[in-house]
Amino acid sequence: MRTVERAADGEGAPWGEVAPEAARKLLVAAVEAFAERGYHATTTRDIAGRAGMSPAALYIHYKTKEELLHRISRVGHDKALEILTAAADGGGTAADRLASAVRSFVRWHAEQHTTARVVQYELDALGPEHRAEIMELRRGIDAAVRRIIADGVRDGEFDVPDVPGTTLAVLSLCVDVARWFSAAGARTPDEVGALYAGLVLRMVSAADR
Amino acid sequence: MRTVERAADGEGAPWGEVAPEAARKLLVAAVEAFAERGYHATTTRDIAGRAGMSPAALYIHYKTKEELLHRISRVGHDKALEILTAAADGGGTAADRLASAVRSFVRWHAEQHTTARVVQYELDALGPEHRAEIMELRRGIDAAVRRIIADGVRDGEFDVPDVPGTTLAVLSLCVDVARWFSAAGARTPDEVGALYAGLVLRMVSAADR
DNA sequence: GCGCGCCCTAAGCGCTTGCTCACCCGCGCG
DNA sequence: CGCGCGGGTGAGCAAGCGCTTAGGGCGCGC
Repeated sequence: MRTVERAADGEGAPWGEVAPEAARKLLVAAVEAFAERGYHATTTRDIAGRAGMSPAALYIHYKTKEELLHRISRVGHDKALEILTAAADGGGTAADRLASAVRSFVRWHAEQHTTARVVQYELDALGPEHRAEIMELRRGIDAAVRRIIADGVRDGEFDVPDVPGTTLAVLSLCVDVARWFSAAGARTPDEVGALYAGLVLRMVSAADR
Repeated sequence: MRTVERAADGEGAPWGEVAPEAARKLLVAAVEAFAERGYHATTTRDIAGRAGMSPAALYIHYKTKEELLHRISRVGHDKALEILTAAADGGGTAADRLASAVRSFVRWHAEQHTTARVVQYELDALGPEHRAEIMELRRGIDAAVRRIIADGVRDGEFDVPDVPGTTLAVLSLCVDVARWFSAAGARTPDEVGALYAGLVLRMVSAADR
């Protein structure tokens, strides 16, 4: 098999299971192009070119350019929701679970920053029904984090006057990693994850730390 | 010292001094259009239409569509830098200055979230020289915040193991407000500013809070 | 060995894009 | 009153866009 798959399906190669090889190559090419130039500045010829195919080949596997974006956005949001619900359902104190959620969520945004950039910043290039479907997933993402924080407040671990607002801030902080992270930068994804987990814990912890 | 004053030229109507009225109307129309649909998805006909003029009128006042974006980005970054250096040079403890910086910076991103959206998320639609000019301003923005945090560490007010990383996180948190803030949402710009100032202080403060 | 279906390509259609150009209107001045 | 000139328009150009269509090669069942 010539498909180099790193680290199972998880964070290394997220498009492992996309069906025919040509369709997968087109998806990967689209992710790169959308992340680099933005959805609207990317042409179908550019995507096909990166995949080593003719422009018409794209339309054998996808109905429109927007369907490509939808596919990327859907897979990315599924993965994000999976990461956060896994952390929310995990064991340990609320602080443990929040730290784990932030650490893995940030790590994903850093490691997969090209994918994440498309997932997080190209939302309103989606058509109305597709966007509505994605927004539903995002509500789930918000709920997972809010649940951890609310648990911590209930148990007296956290001191958070504004739970929805703080949830928003935590997610915003994590998501924005995709905007500034660069693989050539000074920090590894693990380092950013650890740094951010610490910062978030300080944002929510009761005074006796 | 000329502290942040809202009204007049400040946060209400940022394009007050743009020279001929037609040029200003075009700028404002461009800000709205870029913020709503993104730079690449916006047509010159759309901008001109919003300003109530013919497409050709745009080219009397601006050489290209990119020059419009550059103008917007330049004015926005100047304002952001001004807000942060004013807070950094202000009086009081490092905690006072950091809280003031975050509060006014966030308030600007919320109140002017259409402008801020263009300023913060449309950077790489700029041409190379224009982008380089803007990046220089961004280094100044980073330096202003880092200075406050470093001062707080030196004076023992703050406990921050990673000053550059925390600076990045603070700025990232503030900037991302422009992405999610909506005037129709539950919070006013003042409320978000106060919430965020509190969260940031907890991120950096030494344990005895 | 031959027809059939699956991928893929070359060519191109209809439309929109950023931008230009020939012309025109209204106003201050000699 | 005539005249120039800065700010505006309507029409349109060349290029590039998303997407379609007619056809070609190739492997597989029979």
